[in-house]
Amino acid sequence: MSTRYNARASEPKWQKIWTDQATFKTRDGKDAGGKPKYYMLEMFPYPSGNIHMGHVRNYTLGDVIARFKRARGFNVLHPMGWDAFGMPAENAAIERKIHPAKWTYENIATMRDQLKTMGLAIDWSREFATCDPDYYWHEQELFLDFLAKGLVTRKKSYVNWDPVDNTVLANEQVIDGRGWRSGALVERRELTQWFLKITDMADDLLAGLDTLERWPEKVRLMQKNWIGRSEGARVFFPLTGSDEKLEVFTTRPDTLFGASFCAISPGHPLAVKLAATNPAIDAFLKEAALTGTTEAALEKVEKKGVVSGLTVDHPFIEGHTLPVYIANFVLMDYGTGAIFGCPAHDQRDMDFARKYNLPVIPVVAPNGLGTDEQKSFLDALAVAKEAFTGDGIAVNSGFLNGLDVTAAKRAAIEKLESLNLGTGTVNYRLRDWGISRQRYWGCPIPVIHCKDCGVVPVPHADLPVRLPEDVTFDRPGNPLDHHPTWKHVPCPTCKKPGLRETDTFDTFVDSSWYFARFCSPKATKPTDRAAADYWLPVDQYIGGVEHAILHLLYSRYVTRAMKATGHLGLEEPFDGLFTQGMVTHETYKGEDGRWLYPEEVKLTNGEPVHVETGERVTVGPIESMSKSKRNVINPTAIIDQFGADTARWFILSDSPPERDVQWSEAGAEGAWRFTQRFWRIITGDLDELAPVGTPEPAAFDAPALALRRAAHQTLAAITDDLDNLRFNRAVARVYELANALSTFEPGRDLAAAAWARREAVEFMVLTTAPMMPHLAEECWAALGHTGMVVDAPWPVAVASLLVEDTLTIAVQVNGKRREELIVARDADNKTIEAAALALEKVEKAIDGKAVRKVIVVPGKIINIVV
RNA sequence: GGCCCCUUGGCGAAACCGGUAGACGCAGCAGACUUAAAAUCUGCUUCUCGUAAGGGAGUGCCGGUUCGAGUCCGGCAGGGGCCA
Repeated sequence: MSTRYNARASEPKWQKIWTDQATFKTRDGKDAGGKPKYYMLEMFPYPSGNIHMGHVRNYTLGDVIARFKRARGFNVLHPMGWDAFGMPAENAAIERKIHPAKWTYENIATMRDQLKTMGLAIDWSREFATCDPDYYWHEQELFLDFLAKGLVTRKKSYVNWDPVDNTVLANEQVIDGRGWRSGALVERRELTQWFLKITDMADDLLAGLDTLERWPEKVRLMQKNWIGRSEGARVFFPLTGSDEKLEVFTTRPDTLFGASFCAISPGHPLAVKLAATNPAIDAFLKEAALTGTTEAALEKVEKKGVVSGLTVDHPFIEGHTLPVYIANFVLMDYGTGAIFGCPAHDQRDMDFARKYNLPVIPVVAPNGLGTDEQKSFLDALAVAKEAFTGDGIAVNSGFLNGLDVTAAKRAAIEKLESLNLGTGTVNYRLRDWGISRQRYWGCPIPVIHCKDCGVVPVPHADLPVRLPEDVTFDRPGNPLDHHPTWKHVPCPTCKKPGLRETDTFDTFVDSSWYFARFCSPKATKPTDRAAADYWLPVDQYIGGVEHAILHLLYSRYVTRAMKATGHLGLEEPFDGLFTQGMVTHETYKGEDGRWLYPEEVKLTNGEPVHVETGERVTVGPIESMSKSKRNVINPTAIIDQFGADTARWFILSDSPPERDVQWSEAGAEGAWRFTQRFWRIITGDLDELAPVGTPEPAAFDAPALALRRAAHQTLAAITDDLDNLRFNRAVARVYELANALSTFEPGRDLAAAAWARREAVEFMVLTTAPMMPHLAEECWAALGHTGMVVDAPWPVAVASLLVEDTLTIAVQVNGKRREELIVARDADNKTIEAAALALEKVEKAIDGKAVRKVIVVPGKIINIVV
């Protein structure tokens, strides 16, 4: 047997055997032989060009679970695909004159080959890319079904508009108010777009979070905050001297008596109407249009307003009127686009009131203040710059006086409703999901616009609406719109000339149902219900925490929408969710401050220097791998050098998977050394192992029994660790067993030793197989097995070998550990107590004092209190 | 600013229910093997006082609950995340 394990030869060999034998081809439910199903899914990659260490981590974690569950007797679905639409492909088209489809499919081919070198237990026959017409065809079908079911709407909304590139920008493409590509100042522009009415399901999406017990609490909280349910009221302020009313949303109807102004959004219809005749208002609206559309952007901008000239009547105070401002910090699409300002109890309103010299009327006082204290608090607040937003009781508020905030809200709403001037309501921060993108490389929205018939869905028989291939990217805007013929089609209803919708879907639509498509990737409908009902929900989903909100929320929504349209039978797509940490690396800078790649740096006399120039290198902070900081390690190079098993082993070692892991050269070499040590331990003394199939001896001497205990304890621990995704601990257990085998000295009973040794060695191979599958196969074959380890069942630990005959318990005196005591496992408390008190060191620690109390925790500790 | 999370040796970490803090790995040190080196193997490695036996301190800081706190509670500091 060779003393070296040759990963470079072994890994491709086993990968080919797995492929040739279709080892990972998934069986559907009826062919599963009664095995329970397990759907293991990692977030599918964007085909950017090459895999990176984040992919290696993600797919290694998932692969270990897939292989582990397979060995444990589950029928496992573990598929792979590509989130293939999106902007980078169009950028490549613009910059390098390469067609987005060509660029994308070439990248997929490269990355597929790279992933395959990792030895993943994936059923590649289910692979698809979201840019495959067969995939987006079914996405178009889903959309039409959603449309028919009333889940879709078309409405105007504000977008970030780049006036140079003539395109809509996502919020993250706006940097310091400018388009990321053109550098032009971004404008706010109103466009008619398609929306999925996610807000209709806001309450259900919120309630559903409580059922997701196998999701990280953090992610559930983030979604909850994102949905942002708040209870409040709509208040109808009558416009003075008019029949019209200004509708305002507030979460604090209890502070109505403190109102000193109303403010409307620059996009509010009233503001637009006034601008037509008032140049000052018109100018203000134009200025406001230059700021972004996000809440964060609005928060940063200086709060400004302009008087509208209108006033409204206070709903509770007869004859009292409030001025109406147009203010840049009021959002048109949150609530009603109008607020009332209560400066004393809202910081933004306070800032605004101080700027424009508006009254500050305190109407809530903190609880528990005396009369004088309360008066001085209110007097101070009336001239303060800080609003009081805490809990308290209503004052200066007519019929609300004396009520706490909750009761006052209720009373105010009742009164508003009785006056017909308002109503209690629930508001959400969540907005409807705008899915229109003015881009080429996305799924075409399957509708046709007709002058006479309006918006007409493309008939199902005409699907898919394919992207035209002959497009140009030589000018700004949407190539679909520029295409000479594509959009000109007859109206399906009246046959007169119509126009295709040239917008495409947001790529988040593509990734919101791919997990359902994997259940039946070749189906002629979006889903095959039998397959979907069998496989879903995904039992374990793994991906980056950066998708904690949007992707996961959209997927939860689309699953509900697919249920409403009969495509699925469940509401929550992901039963278990795990969010992995990032892969980090040290950063390096040369003397001139430029970033250096790790391979440009070496250590000379313990000092980091540049490999070629010898200049001194500064070691910077450990950060997430990124191209801009050049602290990237190419997985392909690592796999070439050490093999996939080493890369997998390193990525699983040390750091718990939810935490960031630091890639280090020393750590990678350590993992590589262990693969060699593993090989030596397993195959180094093959003639000292009992032959395959040797019956278990009737008895074991002490050394053999100790080895068996170590093996079975390791097995039990690894089983538990993998069940709970504690990969780093599973790795540590393998090391422990390796150490036990290395130091094993047989006793007199050589037959027992040989049998115990084979058992331990086989446990080590079987339990490591999910983590280092190629090495495990090679070892399994070397151990004399004819089948593959991937087909071997997970061994079962023998309960009687998991407990020791004797226990070591700690002896404390006054909570301080003084001595250890070895006792029989079944020793009773009195025996233990007597033995402990007899110990020399214990006697010394007691120092003749009276023993007041003795606490015995069986198997753990005994504490003597004096 | 609000909400949430984290803080353990030189480093990554472990400690599941409150019960012997530091498993396992990295780095380091010593020894064996070797002409030598590499590789490998065997030990040691929280700090501190001590030649040793042995003692003392110790899980960011302050306080509390408890026979007993890394773990629970309150406060503070530092770092991170989400929302603003």
